[in-house]
Amino acid sequence: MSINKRIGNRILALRKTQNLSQEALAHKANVDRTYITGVETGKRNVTVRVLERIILALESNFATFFNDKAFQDEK
Amino acid sequence: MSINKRIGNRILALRKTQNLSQEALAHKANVDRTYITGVETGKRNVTVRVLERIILALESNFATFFNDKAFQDEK
DNA sequence: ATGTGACTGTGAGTCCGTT
DNA sequence: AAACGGACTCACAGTCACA
Repeated sequence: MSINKRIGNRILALRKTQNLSQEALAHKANVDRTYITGVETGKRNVTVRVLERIILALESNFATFFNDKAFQDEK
Repeated sequence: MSINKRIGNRILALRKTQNLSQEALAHKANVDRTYITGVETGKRNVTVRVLERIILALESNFATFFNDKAFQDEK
């Protein structure tokens, strides 16, 4: 699984726990709604600056975001 | 502190523990040597795909990389 | 409410070199 | 060994009409 898809899945999962629509998340993160779609579906290769905005909009942080089984299988 | 600088500092710290030069890390991560300089000094806004290569070259993973005080101060 | 294809401007990433 | 600079290509940020 590509890093883009793992990140997209993680964002989707966190968004669901917050009961947010893509549109609501996009608004909080100050990005376009269709951009969230692209990220969640793994089509976008995000930079850390934009990823930070999305993570903060999910009321999380980098440490928590990547503290997930999907990000421990490497090394 | 910007996310770029926090990531740069983390890469620098991990690289030091591995006793790698920027050039050696660049070679392992398959990126340009001047790019590592830019990332470590916080001037570059890396994409997650390249960040993954650097993290793997540091023989780490995303979960461990971001499991650091510098990435827990947000939220 | 989510997904796709296409578009433009800017910056990611490379390659040459110098300090 | 590390930082920096210029010039370059191509991909990402950001947006839209449409499905």
